[in-house]
Amino acid sequence: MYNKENHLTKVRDFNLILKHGYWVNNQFLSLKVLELAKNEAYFPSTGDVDKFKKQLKLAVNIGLKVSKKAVVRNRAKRQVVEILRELMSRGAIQAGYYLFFVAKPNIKEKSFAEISEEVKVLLKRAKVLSE
RNA sequence: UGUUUAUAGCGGAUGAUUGCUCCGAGUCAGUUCGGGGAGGAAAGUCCGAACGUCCUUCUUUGAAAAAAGAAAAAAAGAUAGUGGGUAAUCCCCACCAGUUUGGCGGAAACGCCAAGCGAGGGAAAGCGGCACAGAGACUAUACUAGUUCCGAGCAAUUGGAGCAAAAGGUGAAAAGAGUAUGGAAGUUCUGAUUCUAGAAACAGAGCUACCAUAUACCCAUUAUUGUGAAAUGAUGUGGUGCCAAGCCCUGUCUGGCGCAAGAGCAGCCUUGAAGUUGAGAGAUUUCUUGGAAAAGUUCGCUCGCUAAUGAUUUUGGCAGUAAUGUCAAAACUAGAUAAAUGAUCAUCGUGUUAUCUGUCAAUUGAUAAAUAACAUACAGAAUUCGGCUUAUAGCUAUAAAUCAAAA
RNA sequence: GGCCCCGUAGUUCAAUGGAUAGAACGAGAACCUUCUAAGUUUUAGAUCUAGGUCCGAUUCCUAGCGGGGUCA
Repeated sequence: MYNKENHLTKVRDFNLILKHGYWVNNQFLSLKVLELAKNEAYFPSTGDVDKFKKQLKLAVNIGLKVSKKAVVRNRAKRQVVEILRELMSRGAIQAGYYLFFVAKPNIKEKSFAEISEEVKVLLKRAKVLSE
């Protein structure tokens, strides 16, 4: 897993991205992006605004529709998270974004290499990837 | 040797690169070092407990607030052969009644042996139900055939009131209920005889209410054996359909809610009827406004929480048929929170199939090595334990059944 | 994670333990029509699954499977 600082955990933040973010879709993954610099109007009243702008928070959602077995869901999630962690450790993802990945049911048949390609395509389309 | 079933156990290993989390130690914030890190079902949430909290009643202490301890009745729910185990249970162990299958004996009822099942109190407290069929399904009953009495009719025949459940037939079940021997009112059939010609008595055969004797079941009383459920006997002017996983009765058990329980910390917003307090206005009880407290709402963090000393784990001894108990020694064993315990790759192991080679038997089978392909299960802790249930590739052990091949 | 509720034709619902499990809408086929619609006739159910109680189970009991709700 990546660091705890980059977890998207609070209900407030989820509401923020779900209301004001936009979708990027592909075959077996979807991505919702919120560019923080363009949405200052909706920030919480307390806290430092500049510091808030430089955050990078991620979340991955594998719903019950993907599979009823916890083992299958956990494995898919670990694979996605591992790809993101590798990209972040190289500094390939720009700061200042909230990212929210949602899996579709056919992800369980895909290999690690296929998922890796899919994630990169999505990030490129969202213009978050800095390479 | 194989196959199937049941029970018990195991249920991948090593390395490389790169990560997450908890604990400890340093450093003084960049991180570094050391150690720990999923299961037999972690699952389903079907039961039971620990633990927490709330409520009712009572007792004690106390000025009070409160604290500590204990628990009844009603209702509702659960449970049900006996004995034992346990913290407790709808769990576990042993046994009993009953029952299924197979074998043996017997004319049959039934008895014996082996294996399996075994939610099994009360139907002589009451209510309710028993479709269809059938005369009748619990206040027994009369369709056919039979028979007695009173009638109608010339007669054939027919109306009413009884008797009779032994025959026919129905049904899952027919008035507790078989079997053997003997008798038997009655009834059916056959035979020949008699006469008033459709009846009588006679003979034989069949069925049978009922009676006697013997035997098996149930019930009541009673004797012996067993801790007990029960078993084996004796006695009797004894004989009551089935269903309580229908209501119900009887005995026993259970107060409710569940770690999202519960405790604490800090903040945002709203309300402000009545009461309290400050200020102001009016002027003696009205209005305006602020605060505290309270109520509601929303969003977080910490504790509970797991490094633990226990219904703990492992090994061994002893007691017990067993479940289990007890003694001794050693060990301390995950703790996350949109939720860690991983990701990628390589090599090996295990199983199946195929190919090739060697050996033994000589169609073909067994075995050993090599190569290739495929497979390598079910499944992821969330307060903690004890059970139950369900899922599970492959391997090992034990037991039983079974067929095939060889000797 | 805890606690509740519900499963009957394709869909929405019935059925007191007792025929062959019904109704409406829908679907298929045929008739009617020049064709379509409407109309008429007709066809098709593993009562979620598996055990048990009972002479007999959609109904009663037990276990599983699936679906839904709710609690800070």
